[in-house]
Amino acid sequence: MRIGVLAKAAGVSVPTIRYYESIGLLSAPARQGGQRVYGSEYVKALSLIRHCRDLDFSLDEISDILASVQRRSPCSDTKSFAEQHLRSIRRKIAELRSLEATVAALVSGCETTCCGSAAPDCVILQPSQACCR
Amino acid sequence: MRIGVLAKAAGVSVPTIRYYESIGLLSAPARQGGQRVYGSEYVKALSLIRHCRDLDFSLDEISDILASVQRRSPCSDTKSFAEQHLRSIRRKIAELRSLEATVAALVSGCETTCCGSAAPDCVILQPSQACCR
DNA sequence: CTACGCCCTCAAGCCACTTGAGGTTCAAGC
DNA sequence: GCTTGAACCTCAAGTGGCTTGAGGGCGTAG
Repeated sequence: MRIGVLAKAAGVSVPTIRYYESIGLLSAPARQGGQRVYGSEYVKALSLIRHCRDLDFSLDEISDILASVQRRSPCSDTKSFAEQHLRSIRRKIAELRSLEATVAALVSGCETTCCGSAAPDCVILQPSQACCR
Repeated sequence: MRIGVLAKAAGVSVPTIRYYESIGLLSAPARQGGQRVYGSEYVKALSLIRHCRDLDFSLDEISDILASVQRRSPCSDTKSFAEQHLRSIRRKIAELRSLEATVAALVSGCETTCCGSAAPDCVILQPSQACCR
């Protein structure tokens, strides 16, 4: 099949497939008249990549996952990739929740104390608040 | 003051200051012998930028915020920037929470059904699950 | 006058693509 | 056989918010 057909079958864009090939994530297929021709195994491989991207794994992580799939590593390896990923998702959620609390506090601080002052004096923009990255 | 002093005073790196100048976020200061010389007003401006970055505003948003500060717009404008930002933070949290639930479900699915099979057959990697961006 | 620290510019790298320019191949219809 | 149009090709640049590095200039203290 040609690249456009593969793209639809796996649910990714054509340039993305070429990009994955260029970085070595997807192997280079055969060519006919300069055009890429894919076998059905590519649908599987690319669908797996897309599935992992849907789960927000990075391409580096996906590269490791693909290697473990090809090695037919035990499933526990896959699980540990997922667990590590889950921890990083939870870390991000915690960071965002803390940010949410900070911003929400500033907004309500503005409502109660600013009383329509000018922007330069708004409590939201005062750097004195404790916010360290 | 020179760029290194400003950087310490405002808590940002020297290249970051030059970067902000290059994209027009910070105005170009006077020069002496080719070197940038800053007045104390730059500490204020840069600290404000840093404060907004700490709150995870984008540089585009910060540019709008700085404009409203210079215009001495009413504080309600600032608040509406913050509220919009808060909504986008909450949207991201919701996305991450849904992702967290998906990945957590896959991990426990693996624990209960995979029983140590090989990676290609692990439930975590099966694209059949409903996961659409 | 030398050594050192700070400053300068410009370019490239990060991530995961997308977009665009400019050209080639393929399949269908006449 | 010829034309048209879609799909394909490569290569380069853009996105965001910086960081890192190369290769050099300036200022001052000893």
